[in-house]
Amino acid sequence: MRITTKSRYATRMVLDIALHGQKGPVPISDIAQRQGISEKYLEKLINELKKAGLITSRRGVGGGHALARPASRITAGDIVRALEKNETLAPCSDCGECTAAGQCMTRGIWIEAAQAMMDKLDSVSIQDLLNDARGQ
Amino acid sequence: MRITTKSRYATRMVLDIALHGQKGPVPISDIAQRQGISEKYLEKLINELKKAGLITSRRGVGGGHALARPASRITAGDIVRALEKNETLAPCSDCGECTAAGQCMTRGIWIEAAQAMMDKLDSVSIQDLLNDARGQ
DNA sequence: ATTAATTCATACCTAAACAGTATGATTTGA
DNA sequence: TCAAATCATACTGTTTAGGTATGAATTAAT
Repeated sequence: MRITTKSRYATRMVLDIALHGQKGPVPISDIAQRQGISEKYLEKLINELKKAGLITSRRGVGGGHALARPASRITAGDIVRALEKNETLAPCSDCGECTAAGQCMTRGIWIEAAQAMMDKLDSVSIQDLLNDARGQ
Repeated sequence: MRITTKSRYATRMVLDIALHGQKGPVPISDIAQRQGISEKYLEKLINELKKAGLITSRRGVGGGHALARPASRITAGDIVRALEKNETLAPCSDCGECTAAGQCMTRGIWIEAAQAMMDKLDSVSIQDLLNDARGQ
């Protein structure tokens, strides 16, 4: 169960697209420059966001990336789920192998802890972050 | 921000000690056998629990490990804090270096997410796990 | 049609951390 | 003295995060 810079970079990227995408798709190079993150690395991350259906892209000159749905309908939780492997978020998937010696006696709390975290992340949309940003 | 097998192993270990420690300190070898985890690895983990003041030990024949305080006053959160590096639980420590380009615009949510997780873990004591175990 | 801007695809690299092992010194009760 | 145990230190293998490199495919503008 973990959240790494992948999720954090990706969230900043999505927020950047939300902020600068009014006049058309936003190229990776712009995001990389504004955010100070490697262009190639962002390409890799955005690929995961595309697979998860959060971002749409257009190739060629004038191309770039855009949100696949309104900022109010993309949550931080969506982004985390897209970037982090499931395994790392749920330590044990009820495999039935660990009935002995209390191995599963503690299992519930890790699932509950992960759930508490995801609930919090699902309660925050990109629109909320936009509002925060503009409110400052 | 992460929780690894270290925390999960350590929690099982503490629970094992709580369950089997009524008649004196519990040796690592017993725990390792019951839990099916490497003896030497558990030694390493318990060292962290000792440093955190959760466990006390006695050397020599008849020695072993015991809870440093009642099971009701040791939480899963205590164990996690003892085992995982702080850095991995709090992604950014308000260093003041990242004022530009929305780097900090998203910071709050990671701190809140980590807090939600730790709140949940702090709400569960070893005694609670013991009760669950005996209730089954 | 060519060019330049862009995404898309693949493969590779490095450092750090997890997870585990090995060896042996030290303490202590019987 | 012996054996059971913790304590200390160092080493190893594997995975992953984080990042780089190269180049192909697509597209708008000239």
